[in-house]
Amino acid sequence: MTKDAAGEEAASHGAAGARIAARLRESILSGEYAPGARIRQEDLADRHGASRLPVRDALRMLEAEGLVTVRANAGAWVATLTRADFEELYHVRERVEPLLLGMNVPLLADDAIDRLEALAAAMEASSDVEEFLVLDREFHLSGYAAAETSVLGELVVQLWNRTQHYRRAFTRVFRGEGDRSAHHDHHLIVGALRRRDAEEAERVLGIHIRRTRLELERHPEVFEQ
Amino acid sequence: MTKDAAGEEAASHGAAGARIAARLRESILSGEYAPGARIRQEDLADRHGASRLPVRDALRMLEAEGLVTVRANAGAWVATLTRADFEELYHVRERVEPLLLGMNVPLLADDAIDRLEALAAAMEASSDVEEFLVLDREFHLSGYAAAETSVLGELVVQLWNRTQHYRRAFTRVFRGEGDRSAHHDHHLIVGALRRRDAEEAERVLGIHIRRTRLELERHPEVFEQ
DNA sequence: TTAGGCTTGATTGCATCCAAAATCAAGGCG
DNA sequence: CGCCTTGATTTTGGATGCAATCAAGCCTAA
Repeated sequence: MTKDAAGEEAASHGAAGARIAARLRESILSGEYAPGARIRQEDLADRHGASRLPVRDALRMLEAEGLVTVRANAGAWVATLTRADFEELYHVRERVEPLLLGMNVPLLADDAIDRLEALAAAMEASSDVEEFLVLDREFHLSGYAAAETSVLGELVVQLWNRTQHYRRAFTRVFRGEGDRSAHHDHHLIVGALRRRDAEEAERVLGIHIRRTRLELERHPEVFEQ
Repeated sequence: MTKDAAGEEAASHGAAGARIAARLRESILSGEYAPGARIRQEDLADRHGASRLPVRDALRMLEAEGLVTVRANAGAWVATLTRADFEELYHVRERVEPLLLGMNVPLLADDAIDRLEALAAAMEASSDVEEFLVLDREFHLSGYAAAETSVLGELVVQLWNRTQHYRRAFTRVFRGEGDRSAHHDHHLIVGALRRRDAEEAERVLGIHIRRTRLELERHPEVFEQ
C-alpha cells in the first residue's frame, strides 16, 4: 500500500519525472528529509542521473500534494506544518476518513477484514515506533484499498502523507499514554466491520482520529521549531 | 474572491507559469474550455507568448488541483467528472465546508455578514444562471475569506473549482425547482451567523450542500457524455 | 469488404545553454 | 558597534533543439 501510494500517479507525466517524484516522496515520508530541509534541483538531478527538468516536474507534483513548498526564484523546501495546520488536517481527516471507510464497508472482503485484525494485533505486539507507524498506516489505508483510485481515497492518502513526519515525532513522544485506547479502537473497528455495521465503524474511527488531535494539546512541544 | 482564488499560488513557481495557470484556470472555470477538451502545450505557449516550458508547469499545477488530466506522452485534457466523482466531491464538501464555516464564525465581522445578506438577496432577485453562479460562489467562499490561506480553505476552493462546470450544467437544468429551498437556506445561514450560532450555521450549510447532491439523482442526464 | 500491420505525422518529453533573480558575504557608512 | 548597501556567487527560470512515444491513416492481404 505504501508503495502504491508512492507511485500512485506513475502513469501521468514523463516517466523520469514520476520516478523522481516517487523516490523523493518516499524519502520525505521515511524521514530521510526533515521538514524545512532545502531541496536543491541539481542535487536531485545528479542523484537520479537526469537533468533538472524532470526534477522540476517532480517538485511541482509534490508541492501539489503538500509535501514540498516552492518559492519562485528561491527554491524548494520540504513542507513544514504549524500546529494550526496539523490541527486543521486532523479536523479534515476526522470528517473525511470515516466517510471513506463507510463507503468501503460493502466492498470489504472477509479476508481483508482478517488482515485488518492481524494488523491490529501486530500493532499491539510491536514495541518499535517506526514499525508501529507502518502497521498503523497500512491498517487505516488498506481498509480503503477498494476506493484507492477515487478522489476521496486520494485525498485521504494525501492527508496521511502531509502529517506523516509529525505523526512520527508525535508518536515518539506520547507513546504509551494513549496506546491502550488506540488499540481498543482498532479492535472495535474490526468488530464493526465484521458485523458490516458501517455506522459504528465510522463513529469509532472519528473518535479514534479525534483522540490524536486532542492529545496534541498536551504535547505542543512537537511543533516547536 | 474569484480573482484571488485564481491567483492563490501566484507566489510560487515561475511568474510566467503561475500567470498561465491563472488564466487557464479562469478559462476552464468560465466554461470557455469544456471538460474533455484537448489542451495543446504549443497552443497555450503561443497564446501567452511563452515557450512550452512554463506551460507545462501550469498544466502540472492545474492537474494537481484536479482541473486538468495529463497522460504521459499523450497530452492534457480538461478533467472530466463521472457522476460518482461528483457525488464523492459533494460528500466531501458536505462534511468539510461546514467545518470551515464554523471555524470562521468568530472571525466574521458584522459588515461581512451584511455583505452575505446582500448576496443572498441578489441571488433571489437574479434570473440569469451565470450571474447566480457567481453570486453563489462569492456567498459561500467569502464566508470563509478569513481562513482563505489555510489548508482547509484551499481544499474547499479546490472542491468548488472541480465541480464548477458541472454545477453550471446542473443549475441550468434544475433551476426553479430547488431554488426556494436554497434561498431559504441562505437566509437561515445568515441569521445563524448574526446570532453567532456556529452549530446551527454548520447544520444548515450541510443540509444545503446535501440537497444538491440528492437532487442529482433526479437529473442524471447532466453526466451523460 | 474488413481486419490487421505498418508507416507517417504530430505531440510530448528531456537535455543543453543562457538569462534573471535571490542569497550571502564583505565592505563602507552612520 | 551595528546597519545598510553593494557586489559576486549560487540557484532557479526560460528558450531552443532533438529524441521518443503515441495516434491516426494508409496499404495490404485474407
